[in-house]
Amino acid sequence: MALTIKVNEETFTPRQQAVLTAALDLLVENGDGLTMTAVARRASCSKETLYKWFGDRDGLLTATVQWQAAKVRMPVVDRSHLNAKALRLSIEQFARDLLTVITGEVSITLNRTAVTHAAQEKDSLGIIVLENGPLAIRRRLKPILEAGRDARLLRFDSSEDAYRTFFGLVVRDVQIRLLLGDKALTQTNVVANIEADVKAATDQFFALYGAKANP
Amino acid sequence: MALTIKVNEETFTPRQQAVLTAALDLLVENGDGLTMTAVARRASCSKETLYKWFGDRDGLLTATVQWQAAKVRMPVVDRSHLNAKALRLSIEQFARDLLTVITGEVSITLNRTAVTHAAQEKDSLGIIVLENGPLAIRRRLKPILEAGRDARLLRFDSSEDAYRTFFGLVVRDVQIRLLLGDKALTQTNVVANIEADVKAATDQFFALYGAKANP
DNA sequence: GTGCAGGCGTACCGTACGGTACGGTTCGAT
DNA sequence: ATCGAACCGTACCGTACGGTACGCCTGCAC
Repeated sequence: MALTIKVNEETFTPRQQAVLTAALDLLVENGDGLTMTAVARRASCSKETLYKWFGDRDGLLTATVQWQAAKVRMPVVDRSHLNAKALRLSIEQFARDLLTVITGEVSITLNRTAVTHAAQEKDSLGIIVLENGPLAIRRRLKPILEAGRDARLLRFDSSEDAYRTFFGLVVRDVQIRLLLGDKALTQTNVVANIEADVKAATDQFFALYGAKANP
Repeated sequence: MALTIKVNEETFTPRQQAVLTAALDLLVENGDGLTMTAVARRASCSKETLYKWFGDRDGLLTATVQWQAAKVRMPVVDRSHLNAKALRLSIEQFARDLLTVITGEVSITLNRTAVTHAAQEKDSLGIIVLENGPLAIRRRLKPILEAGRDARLLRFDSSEDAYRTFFGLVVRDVQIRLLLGDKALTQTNVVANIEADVKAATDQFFALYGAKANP
Protein backbone atom coordinates (compact mmCIF):
# COMPACT_ATOMS: atom_id res chain seq x y z
CA MET A 1 0.00 0.00 0.00
CA ALA A 2 1.50 3.26 -1.11
CA LEU A 3 1.86 6.10 1.33
CA THR A 4 0.07 9.32 0.58
CA ILE A 5 3.39 11.11 0.77
CA LYS A 6 6.20 9.47 -1.04
CA VAL A 7 9.26 9.76 1.12
CA ASN A 8 11.55 10.82 -1.67
CA GLU A 9 15.20 10.13 -1.20
CA GLU A 10 15.25 13.55 -2.88
CA THR A 11 18.99 13.68 -3.19
CA PHE A 12 20.28 17.14 -2.41
CA THR A 13 23.75 18.26 -3.31
CA PRO A 14 26.06 19.05 -0.39
CA ARG A 15 25.69 22.73 -1.16
CA GLN A 16 21.93 22.42 -1.05
CA GLN A 17 22.12 20.53 2.20
CA ALA A 18 24.19 23.36 3.63
CA VAL A 19 21.39 25.72 2.65
CA LEU A 20 18.81 23.48 4.28
CA THR A 21 20.91 23.27 7.42
CA ALA A 22 21.06 27.04 7.53
CA ALA A 23 17.31 27.22 7.11
CA LEU A 24 16.74 24.73 9.92
CA ASP A 25 19.13 26.55 12.22
CA LEU A 26 17.26 29.76 11.61
CA LEU A 27 13.98 28.02 12.28
CA VAL A 28 15.24 26.68 15.59
CA GLU A 29 16.77 29.99 16.58
CA ASN A 30 14.29 32.57 15.46
CA GLY A 31 11.23 30.42 15.58
CA ASP A 32 8.96 31.20 12.72
CA GLY A 33 10.90 34.22 11.54
CA LEU A 34 12.35 32.50 8.54
CA THR A 35 12.98 34.98 5.76
CA MET A 36 14.54 34.24 2.40
CA THR A 37 17.05 37.02 2.91
CA ALA A 38 18.13 35.57 6.24
CA VAL A 39 18.60 32.11 4.78
CA ALA A 40 20.56 33.50 1.85
CA ARG A 41 22.84 35.46 4.14
CA ARG A 42 23.33 32.59 6.57
CA ALA A 43 24.12 30.17 3.78
CA SER A 44 26.18 32.69 1.82
CA CYS A 45 24.18 32.22 -1.27
CA SER A 46 21.99 34.48 -3.35
CA LYS A 47 18.25 34.65 -3.08
CA GLU A 48 18.07 33.96 -6.78
CA THR A 49 19.69 30.59 -6.15
CA LEU A 50 17.16 29.81 -3.45
CA TYR A 51 14.32 30.47 -5.82
CA LYS A 52 16.01 28.52 -8.55
CA TRP A 53 16.46 25.49 -6.33
CA PHE A 54 13.30 25.52 -4.25
CA GLY A 55 10.79 27.49 -6.26
CA ASP A 56 9.43 29.70 -3.51
CA ARG A 57 9.45 30.13 0.23
CA ASP A 58 7.06 27.26 0.74
CA GLY A 59 9.23 24.99 -1.33
CA LEU A 60 12.25 25.84 0.78
CA LEU A 61 10.25 25.22 3.94
CA THR A 62 8.94 21.92 2.67
CA ALA A 63 12.37 20.77 1.57
CA THR A 64 13.83 21.70 4.94
CA VAL A 65 11.17 19.95 6.97
CA GLN A 66 11.16 16.89 4.77
CA TRP A 67 14.90 16.58 4.64
CA GLN A 68 15.28 17.00 8.37
CA ALA A 69 12.31 14.90 9.37
CA ALA A 70 13.58 12.02 7.28
CA LYS A 71 16.84 12.17 9.21
CA VAL A 72 15.04 11.14 12.39
CA ARG A 73 15.87 7.50 12.13
CA MET A 74 15.09 5.39 15.09
CA PRO A 75 17.26 2.37 15.76
CA VAL A 76 15.68 -0.82 14.55
CA VAL A 77 14.91 -3.31 17.25
CA ASP A 78 16.00 -6.87 16.90
CA ARG A 79 12.96 -9.00 16.34
CA SER A 80 14.57 -12.36 15.79
CA HIS A 81 14.22 -14.03 19.17
CA LEU A 82 11.22 -12.72 21.01
CA ASN A 83 11.11 -13.82 24.60
CA ALA A 84 9.41 -11.80 27.30
CA LYS A 85 12.54 -9.92 28.24
CA ALA A 86 13.45 -9.00 24.69
CA LEU A 87 9.92 -7.80 24.03
CA ARG A 88 9.98 -5.61 27.07
CA LEU A 89 13.32 -4.15 26.10
CA SER A 90 11.99 -3.43 22.62
CA ILE A 91 8.94 -1.66 23.98
CA GLU A 92 11.09 0.33 26.33
CA GLN A 93 13.37 1.26 23.49
CA PHE A 94 10.46 2.56 21.46
CA ALA A 95 9.21 4.57 24.39
CA ARG A 96 12.66 6.03 24.93
CA ASP A 97 13.08 6.90 21.27
CA LEU A 98 9.66 8.47 21.08
CA LEU A 99 10.20 10.62 24.15
CA THR A 100 13.70 11.58 23.10
CA VAL A 101 12.52 12.68 19.68
CA ILE A 102 9.51 14.73 20.71
CA THR A 103 11.40 16.55 23.44
CA GLY A 104 14.21 17.55 21.10
CA GLU A 105 14.49 21.13 19.96
CA VAL A 106 14.44 20.17 16.31
CA SER A 107 11.28 18.14 16.70
CA ILE A 108 9.56 20.94 18.58
CA THR A 109 10.52 23.39 15.88
CA LEU A 110 9.36 21.15 13.06
CA ASN A 111 6.07 20.42 14.76
CA ARG A 112 5.45 24.08 15.48
CA THR A 113 6.24 24.99 11.91
CA ALA A 114 3.90 22.30 10.63
CA VAL A 115 1.11 23.36 12.97
CA THR A 116 1.50 26.97 11.91
CA HIS A 117 1.41 25.82 8.33
CA ALA A 118 -1.72 23.77 8.96
CA ALA A 119 -3.39 26.89 10.29
CA GLN A 120 -3.27 28.26 6.75
CA GLU A 121 -5.08 25.51 4.91
CA LYS A 122 -1.70 23.98 4.07
CA ASP A 123 -1.33 20.49 5.44
CA SER A 124 1.66 19.26 3.47
CA LEU A 125 4.14 19.94 6.24
CA GLY A 126 1.82 18.37 8.78
CA ILE A 127 1.64 15.21 6.72
CA ILE A 128 5.41 15.09 6.40
CA VAL A 129 5.91 15.52 10.12
CA LEU A 130 3.25 12.96 10.95
CA GLU A 131 4.66 10.53 8.45
CA ASN A 132 8.18 10.77 9.81
CA GLY A 133 7.26 11.10 13.47
CA PRO A 134 4.41 9.16 15.07
CA LEU A 135 3.58 7.14 11.99
CA ALA A 136 7.18 6.06 11.50
CA ILE A 137 7.22 4.70 15.02
CA ARG A 138 3.89 3.06 14.43
CA ARG A 139 5.13 1.29 11.32
CA ARG A 140 8.02 -0.09 13.29
CA LEU A 141 6.17 -0.90 16.48
CA LYS A 142 3.16 -2.66 15.03
CA PRO A 143 5.05 -5.69 13.75
CA ILE A 144 6.69 -6.06 17.14
CA LEU A 145 3.35 -5.90 18.88
CA GLU A 146 1.87 -8.46 16.54
CA ALA A 147 4.86 -10.72 16.96
CA GLY A 148 4.38 -10.39 20.70
CA ARG A 149 0.77 -11.41 20.32
CA ASP A 150 1.70 -14.37 18.16
CA ALA A 151 4.13 -15.42 20.87
CA ARG A 152 1.33 -15.21 23.46
CA LEU A 153 3.18 -12.46 25.28
CA LEU A 154 0.65 -9.76 24.48
CA ARG A 155 -3.09 -9.76 24.18
CA PHE A 156 -5.15 -7.27 22.17
CA ASP A 157 -7.73 -7.15 19.45
CA SER A 158 -6.52 -4.22 17.39
CA SER A 159 -2.83 -3.49 17.04
CA GLU A 160 -3.84 0.01 16.01
CA ASP A 161 -5.55 0.59 19.34
CA ALA A 162 -2.63 -0.95 21.17
CA TYR A 163 -0.24 1.38 19.41
CA ARG A 164 -2.31 4.44 20.13
CA THR A 165 -2.60 3.55 23.77
CA PHE A 166 1.15 3.12 23.87
CA PHE A 167 1.55 6.54 22.33
CA GLY A 168 -0.74 8.09 24.92
CA LEU A 169 0.95 6.39 27.85
CA VAL A 170 4.35 7.56 26.69
CA VAL A 171 3.66 11.05 25.43
CA ARG A 172 0.87 12.03 27.82
CA ASP A 173 0.72 15.84 27.91
CA VAL A 174 4.41 16.38 27.32
CA GLN A 175 4.30 17.21 23.62
CA ILE A 176 1.44 19.66 23.70
CA ARG A 177 2.94 21.44 26.69
CA LEU A 178 6.29 21.74 24.96
CA LEU A 179 4.64 23.01 21.79
CA LEU A 180 2.75 25.60 23.80
CA GLY A 181 5.99 26.75 25.40
CA ASP A 182 5.25 25.63 28.94
CA LYS A 183 8.18 26.97 30.93
CA ALA A 184 7.49 24.60 33.81
CA LEU A 185 8.60 21.86 31.48
CA THR A 186 12.12 22.85 30.59
CA GLN A 187 13.72 20.25 28.44
CA THR A 188 16.40 19.32 30.92
CA ASN A 189 13.65 18.61 33.38
CA VAL A 190 11.90 16.29 30.99
CA VAL A 191 15.07 14.66 29.77
CA ALA A 192 16.13 13.91 33.34
CA ASN A 193 12.90 12.00 33.89
CA ILE A 194 12.86 10.13 30.61
CA GLU A 195 14.14 6.88 32.05
CA ALA A 196 11.60 6.85 34.86
CA ASP A 197 8.81 7.80 32.45
CA VAL A 198 9.88 5.09 30.03
CA LYS A 199 9.74 2.47 32.74
CA ALA A 200 6.39 3.67 34.05
CA ALA A 201 4.82 3.77 30.60
CA THR A 202 6.13 0.31 29.76
CA ASP A 203 4.84 -1.09 33.04
CA GLN A 204 1.44 0.38 32.34
CA PHE A 205 1.42 -0.88 28.78
CA PHE A 206 2.16 -4.42 29.93
CA ALA A 207 -0.40 -4.11 32.69
CA LEU A 208 -2.99 -3.37 30.01
CA TYR A 209 -1.84 -5.61 27.19
CA GLY A 210 0.41 -8.22 28.80
CA ALA A 211 -0.72 -11.80 28.42
CA LYS A 212 -1.49 -12.00 32.13
CA ALA A 213 -3.61 -8.86 32.05
CA ASN A 214 -7.36 -8.93 32.12
CA PRO A 215 -8.72 -8.82 28.56
CA MET B 1 -1.84 28.94 45.90
CA ALA B 2 -1.95 31.63 43.27
CA LEU B 3 -1.99 30.73 39.61
CA THR B 4 0.73 32.08 37.41
CA ILE B 5 -1.90 33.56 35.16
CA LYS B 6 -4.69 35.33 36.86
CA VAL B 7 -7.86 34.41 35.10
CA ASN B 8 -9.23 37.90 34.94
CA GLU B 9 -12.94 38.17 34.69
CA GLU B 10 -11.79 41.00 32.39
CA THR B 11 -15.23 42.34 31.78
CA PHE B 12 -15.65 43.33 28.16
CA THR B 13 -18.49 45.47 26.97
CA PRO B 14 -20.95 43.81 24.60
CA ARG B 15 -19.51 45.84 21.75
CA GLN B 16 -16.03 44.64 22.61
CA GLN B 17 -17.26 41.10 22.82
CA ALA B 18 -18.72 41.47 19.35
CA VAL B 19 -15.29 42.53 18.17
CA LEU B 20 -13.67 39.54 19.87
CA THR B 21 -16.25 37.25 18.32
CA ALA B 22 -15.43 38.64 14.91
CA ALA B 23 -11.74 38.10 15.58
CA LEU B 24 -12.32 34.52 16.65
CA ASP B 25 -14.48 33.82 13.62
CA LEU B 26 -11.75 35.11 11.38
CA LEU B 27 -9.22 32.97 13.18
CA VAL B 28 -11.34 29.88 12.71
CA GLU B 29 -12.05 30.67 9.09
CA ASN B 30 -8.83 32.05 7.74
CA GLY B 31 -6.51 30.31 10.11
CA ASP B 32 -3.69 32.54 11.10
CA GLY B 33 -4.50 35.24 8.57
CA LEU B 34 -5.89 37.61 11.13
CA THR B 35 -5.37 41.19 10.03
CA MET B 36 -6.48 44.25 11.88
CA THR B 37 -8.21 45.54 8.78
CA ALA B 38 -10.18 42.33 8.44
CA VAL B 39 -11.30 42.41 12.06
CA ALA B 40 -12.31 46.04 11.77
CA ARG B 41 -14.32 45.36 8.64
CA ARG B 42 -15.94 42.22 10.04
CA ALA B 43 -16.86 43.94 13.27
CA SER B 44 -17.85 47.19 11.56
CA CYS B 45 -15.56 49.22 13.67
CA SER B 46 -12.55 51.36 12.96
CA LYS B 47 -8.99 50.25 13.31
CA GLU B 48 -8.40 53.18 15.57
CA THR B 49 -10.91 51.73 18.00
CA LEU B 50 -9.16 48.39 17.92
CA TYR B 51 -5.88 50.00 18.85
CA LYS B 52 -7.54 52.09 21.49
CA TRP B 53 -9.14 49.07 23.14
CA PHE B 54 -6.48 46.43 22.73
CA GLY B 55 -3.23 48.32 22.30
CA ASP B 56 -1.83 46.39 19.38
CA ARG B 57 -2.34 43.25 17.34
CA ASP B 58 -0.92 41.07 20.06
CA GLY B 59 -3.25 42.59 22.60
CA LEU B 60 -6.25 41.83 20.42
CA LEU B 61 -5.04 38.30 19.92
CA THR B 62 -4.44 37.79 23.61
CA ALA B 63 -7.83 39.22 24.54
CA THR B 64 -9.53 36.99 21.98
CA VAL B 65 -7.80 33.82 23.12
CA GLN B 66 -8.24 34.56 26.79
CA TRP B 67 -11.84 35.55 26.48
CA GLN B 68 -12.72 32.51 24.40
CA ALA B 69 -10.63 30.03 26.36
CA ALA B 70 -12.27 31.10 29.58
CA LYS B 71 -15.63 30.30 28.03
CA VAL B 72 -14.74 26.63 27.85
CA ARG B 73 -16.50 25.63 31.00
CA MET B 74 -16.73 21.99 31.74
CA PRO B 75 -19.69 20.75 33.74
CA VAL B 76 -18.85 20.19 37.35
CA VAL B 77 -19.24 16.66 38.54
CA ASP B 78 -21.17 15.88 41.65
CA ARG B 79 -18.74 14.76 44.31
CA SER B 80 -21.05 14.40 47.25
CA HIS B 81 -21.72 10.67 47.32
CA LEU B 82 -18.83 8.79 45.88
CA ASN B 83 -19.60 5.17 45.31
CA ALA B 84 -17.90 3.11 42.62
CA LYS B 85 -20.55 3.82 40.04
CA ALA B 86 -20.57 7.57 40.61
CA LEU B 87 -16.80 7.69 40.43
CA ARG B 88 -16.77 5.85 37.16
CA LEU B 89 -19.40 8.15 35.72
CA SER B 90 -17.36 11.16 36.82
CA ILE B 91 -14.22 9.84 35.18
CA GLU B 92 -16.14 9.09 32.03
CA GLN B 93 -17.59 12.56 32.06
CA PHE B 94 -14.15 14.10 32.28
CA ALA B 95 -12.91 11.96 29.44
CA ARG B 96 -15.89 12.95 27.35
CA ASP B 97 -15.45 16.64 28.09
CA LEU B 98 -11.76 16.52 27.35
CA LEU B 99 -12.24 14.77 24.04
CA THR B 100 -15.13 16.99 23.06
CA VAL B 101 -13.15 20.12 23.77
CA ILE B 102 -9.92 19.23 22.01
CA THR B 103 -11.69 18.00 18.91
CA GLY B 104 -13.71 21.20 18.57
CA GLU B 105 -12.84 23.65 15.84
CA VAL B 106 -12.44 26.50 18.29
CA SER B 107 -10.03 24.56 20.44
CA ILE B 108 -7.98 23.52 17.45
CA THR B 109 -7.79 27.11 16.29
CA LEU B 110 -6.80 28.43 19.71
CA ASN B 111 -4.16 25.78 20.15
CA ARG B 112 -2.74 26.40 16.72
CA THR B 113 -2.64 30.11 17.34
CA ALA B 114 -0.91 29.60 20.66
CA VAL B 115 1.63 27.20 19.18
CA THR B 116 2.38 29.66 16.40
CA HIS B 117 2.76 32.34 19.00
CA ALA B 118 5.08 30.17 21.06
CA ALA B 119 7.27 29.75 18.00
CA GLN B 120 8.09 33.44 18.31
CA GLU B 121 9.42 33.55 21.85
CA LYS B 122 5.96 34.57 23.05
CA ASP B 123 4.44 32.09 25.43
CA SER B 124 1.61 34.13 26.87
CA LEU B 125 -1.02 32.60 24.63
CA GLY B 126 0.35 29.14 25.30
CA ILE B 127 0.01 29.67 29.03
CA ILE B 128 -3.54 30.91 28.64
CA VAL B 129 -4.53 27.92 26.54
CA LEU B 130 -2.84 25.49 28.89
CA GLU B 131 -4.39 27.13 31.90
CA ASN B 132 -7.89 26.97 30.50
CA GLY B 133 -7.55 23.62 28.77
CA PRO B 134 -5.63 20.70 30.24
CA LEU B 135 -4.85 22.41 33.53
CA ALA B 136 -8.46 23.39 34.11
CA ILE B 137 -9.44 19.76 33.76
CA ARG B 138 -6.61 18.79 36.03
CA ARG B 139 -7.73 21.15 38.75
CA ARG B 140 -11.18 19.63 38.59
CA LEU B 141 -10.16 16.03 38.24
CA LYS B 142 -7.51 15.84 40.94
CA PRO B 143 -9.90 16.28 43.86
CA ILE B 144 -12.12 13.58 42.42
CA LEU B 145 -9.18 11.22 42.09
CA GLU B 146 -8.07 11.91 45.62
CA ALA B 147 -11.56 11.45 46.94
CA GLY B 148 -11.63 8.15 45.07
CA ARG B 149 -8.42 7.15 46.76
CA ASP B 150 -9.71 8.14 50.16
CA ALA B 151 -12.76 5.99 49.51
CA ARG B 152 -10.46 3.06 48.65
CA LEU B 153 -11.80 3.00 45.11
CA LEU B 154 -8.54 4.07 43.51
CA ARG B 155 -4.94 3.37 44.26
CA PHE B 156 -2.00 5.57 43.28
CA ASP B 157 0.95 7.36 44.80
CA SER B 158 0.89 10.63 42.91
CA SER B 159 -2.35 12.18 41.79
CA GLU B 160 -0.31 14.18 39.32
CA ASP B 161 0.92 11.03 37.64
CA ALA B 162 -2.56 9.57 37.72
CA TYR B 163 -3.93 12.68 36.03
CA ARG B 164 -1.27 12.69 33.34
CA THR B 165 -1.85 9.03 32.59
CA PHE B 166 -5.53 9.77 32.31
CA PHE B 167 -4.77 12.54 29.88
CA GLY B 168 -2.62 10.26 27.78
CA LEU B 169 -5.16 7.45 27.72
CA VAL B 170 -7.90 9.81 26.60
CA VAL B 171 -6.12 12.11 24.19
CA ARG B 172 -3.59 9.65 22.75
CA ASP B 173 -2.48 10.99 19.36
CA VAL B 174 -5.74 12.69 18.51
CA GLN B 175 -4.81 16.24 19.42
CA ILE B 176 -1.44 16.38 17.69
CA ARG B 177 -2.90 14.82 14.58
CA LEU B 178 -5.72 17.34 14.51
CA LEU B 179 -3.29 20.21 15.03
CA LEU B 180 -1.15 18.94 12.18
CA GLY B 181 -4.17 18.82 9.92
CA ASP B 182 -4.38 15.07 9.50
CA LYS B 183 -7.15 14.62 6.97
CA ALA B 184 -7.59 10.98 7.91
CA LEU B 185 -9.00 12.24 11.17
CA THR B 186 -11.95 14.32 10.09
CA GLN B 187 -13.80 15.64 13.06
CA THR B 188 -16.99 13.78 12.33
CA ASN B 189 -14.95 10.62 12.35
CA VAL B 190 -13.50 11.38 15.75
CA VAL B 191 -16.74 12.63 17.19
CA ALA B 192 -18.52 9.46 16.11
CA ASN B 193 -16.05 7.41 18.11
CA ILE B 194 -15.97 9.58 21.20
CA GLU B 195 -18.26 7.37 23.23
CA ALA B 196 -16.32 4.21 22.46
CA ASP B 197 -13.03 5.97 23.15
CA VAL B 198 -14.35 7.34 26.41
CA LYS B 199 -15.36 3.90 27.56
CA ALA B 200 -12.08 2.33 26.50
CA ALA B 201 -9.99 5.02 28.18
CA THR B 202 -11.99 4.76 31.38
CA ASP B 203 -11.66 1.00 31.41
CA GLN B 204 -7.94 1.30 30.98
CA PHE B 205 -7.68 3.93 33.65
CA PHE B 206 -9.49 1.74 36.16
CA ALA B 207 -7.42 -1.24 35.11
CA LEU B 208 -4.32 0.72 36.06
CA TYR B 209 -5.55 2.63 39.08
CA GLY B 210 -8.62 0.82 40.30
CA ALA B 211 -8.42 -0.57 43.82
CA LYS B 212 -8.38 -4.11 42.49
CA ALA B 213 -5.55 -3.39 40.09
CA ASN B 214 -1.98 -4.46 40.73
CA PRO B 215 -0.11 -1.60 42.41
C1' DG C 1 42.61 32.89 -24.49
C1' DT C 2 37.51 32.65 -25.26
C1' DG C 3 33.07 31.45 -24.15
C1' DC C 4 29.78 30.12 -21.06
C1' DA C 5 27.26 28.14 -17.12
C1' DG C 6 26.60 28.51 -12.30
C1' DG C 7 26.32 31.24 -8.65
C1' DC C 8 27.21 35.44 -5.42
C1' DG C 9 25.84 40.03 -3.93
C1' DT C 10 23.03 43.81 -4.29
C1' DA C 11 19.73 46.74 -5.78
C1' DC C 12 15.14 47.01 -6.88
C1' DC C 13 9.86 46.39 -7.20
C1' DG C 14 5.21 45.45 -5.52
C1' DT C 15 2.40 44.41 -2.02
C1' DA C 16 0.50 43.41 2.37
C1' DC C 17 -0.06 44.82 6.68
C1' DG C 18 0.71 47.17 11.31
C1' DG C 19 -0.06 51.44 12.99
C1' DT C 20 -1.57 56.63 12.76
C1' DA C 21 -4.20 60.73 11.45
C1' DC C 22 -8.25 63.04 10.44
C1' DG C 23 -12.77 64.45 8.94
C1' DG C 24 -17.51 63.35 9.67
C1' DT C 25 -21.38 61.35 12.44
C1' DT C 26 -24.01 59.85 16.35
C1' DC C 27 -25.55 60.51 20.89
C1' DG C 28 -25.90 61.66 25.55
C1' DA C 29 -25.24 65.38 29.05
C1' DT C 30 -26.16 70.06 30.36
C1' DA D 1 -29.11 74.33 20.97
C1' DT D 2 -24.51 73.29 22.08
C1' DC D 3 -20.63 70.83 23.40
C1' DG D 4 -17.76 66.97 23.65
C1' DA D 5 -16.73 62.13 23.82
C1' DA D 6 -16.83 58.03 21.41
C1' DC D 7 -16.51 56.00 17.25
C1' DC D 8 -16.85 54.99 12.11
C1' DG D 9 -14.70 55.06 7.59
C1' DT D 10 -10.98 55.96 4.95
C1' DA D 11 -6.87 57.67 3.53
C1' DC D 12 -2.20 57.52 4.51
C1' DC D 13 2.71 56.22 6.10
C1' DG D 14 6.60 53.13 6.97
C1' DT D 15 8.46 48.92 6.81
C1' DA D 16 9.28 44.19 6.11
C1' DC D 17 9.43 40.73 3.06
C1' DG D 18 8.57 37.74 -1.16
C1' DG D 19 10.12 37.68 -5.53
C1' DT D 20 12.95 39.52 -9.76
C1' DA D 21 16.71 41.66 -12.40
C1' DC D 22 21.31 42.49 -13.26
C1' DG D 23 26.23 43.07 -12.91
C1' DC D 24 30.22 40.64 -11.61
C1' DC D 25 33.23 36.79 -10.49
C1' DT D 26 34.91 31.99 -10.75
C1' DG D 27 35.89 27.83 -12.83
C1' DC D 28 35.64 24.65 -16.46
C1' DA D 29 35.55 23.13 -21.62
C1' DC D 30 37.77 23.57 -25.79
